[in-house]
Amino acid sequence: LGFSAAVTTFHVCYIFGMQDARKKVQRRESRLSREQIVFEAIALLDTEGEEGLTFKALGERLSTGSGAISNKSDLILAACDAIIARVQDASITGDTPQESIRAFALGIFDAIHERPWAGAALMRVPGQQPVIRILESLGREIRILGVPEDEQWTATIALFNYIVGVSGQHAALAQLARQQDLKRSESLEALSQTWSNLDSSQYPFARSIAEKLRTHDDRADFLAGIDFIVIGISVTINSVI
Amino acid sequence: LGFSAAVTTFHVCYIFGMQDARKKVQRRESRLSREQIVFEAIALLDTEGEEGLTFKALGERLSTGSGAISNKSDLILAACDAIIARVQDASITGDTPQESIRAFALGIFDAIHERPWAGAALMRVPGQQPVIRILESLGREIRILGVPEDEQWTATIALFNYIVGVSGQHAALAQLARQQDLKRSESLEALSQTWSNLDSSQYPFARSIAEKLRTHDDRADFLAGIDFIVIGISVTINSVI
DNA sequence: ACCTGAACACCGTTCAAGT
DNA sequence: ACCTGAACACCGTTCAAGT
Repeated sequence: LGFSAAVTTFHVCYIFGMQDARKKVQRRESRLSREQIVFEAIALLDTEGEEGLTFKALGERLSTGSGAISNKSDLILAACDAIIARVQDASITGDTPQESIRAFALGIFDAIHERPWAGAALMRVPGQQPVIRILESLGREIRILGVPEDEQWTATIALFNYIVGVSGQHAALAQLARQQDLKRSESLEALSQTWSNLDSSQYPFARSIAEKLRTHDDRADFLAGIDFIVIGISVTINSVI
Repeated sequence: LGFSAAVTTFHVCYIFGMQDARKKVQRRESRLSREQIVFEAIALLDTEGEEGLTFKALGERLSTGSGAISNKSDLILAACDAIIARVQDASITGDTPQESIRAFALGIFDAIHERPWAGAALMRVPGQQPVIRILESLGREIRILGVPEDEQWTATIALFNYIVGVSGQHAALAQLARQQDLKRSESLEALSQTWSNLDSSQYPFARSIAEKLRTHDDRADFLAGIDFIVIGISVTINSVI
């Protein structure tokens, strides 16, 4: 089959009298599926970063004209959603809702850590599919936790906003590092240096945590924040009752 | 003075033999100050939104060539910093650190509500000046709250990540509304509609909060999240001691 | 109906030419 | 030293021409 397709293509080139067979106009046999496009978009985002996703580069990967793909924001939305969907499928429920929330949140964190572009995308699609997925997963556990109907929205959205904030900062730092052609740790080192040179009368606290910026454990910090919120929710609903 | 400047300009035009005096090449007398540029950038961002800040538009506002301004990311950083600095100057300390944190956080929220572009900018400048300002203001209160040295970073960064997450979602929703040429409430209405049409077996929770999405009080939700985290921090440090 | 890629409108940045 | 704006490289999107 591959051979006959090649012959056909050559035939077309011959008729058109093209001089360079390698520059032949190759027409795809089957239409591009949405899955294919999203798959290659993710591959491109993974290897080249956010800035690497251009229609030109994606067109080459899909061996098609750049015009065949359209609506960039929808494409990023779909790519981000695919990542979040995987987290949803992979996440296991714990013995308690607290543990389940921790596990799911960590799943998101790890996914974002691996693909900072997805964290940036998550911020730009308010109320869309990937957001719905996260709210659904969190909200179910919030219900199990015994949060009254009226407070479920508030509790869930608080967790969501925190997660999305961490994702965004993570993505922004990764992009900064990429721009500077540095590793993440080197960018943090540079920032830490700047912080430690701050005026100590104006910025006593920021100076004092400059060292922490270099040595902190991102994942542990993230989880600590989740715990603060979950504890806060638990205390609030118990004191109301 | 204004008159003599006009005469000089006309003189130049006459020498150069330009046919249309309105298209005269007008050269500024004093160099552009950074403050002027940032001031006009903020004005442009306020009236035209994030997409409205182009060097062409800014050049026209400053009556200069587009090449006179450079480095867009630094410009947005400076504009964002100016907004956060105002919040810092305006925010009053409460009787308790809890109240102070609430007051400052609300100051940030209100500023972002008024200028969604600043919320988006805040996400893209990890560790830079506006971020330092926020961490400093929060960290001081965290210290007063009695959080031990080792836990101050974790507590402060948790609050920060939450604030930045809300800012980002706020900005993203504002931009969505602008793109759709709708008011914020109309965009929320449309999203709510979509949520309520979700498959109830797959997304029971998201469906159940669709109504809340339309009617919720953003500011109250934001504050509730701040309270969750502050309570979580307080409980954690007290249970350790 | 869908692919194809040149054309288009726009963007930030660069830089030679001016003052 | 700094302004000025044409030139440049790049982007997403459009659309006539092709199959």
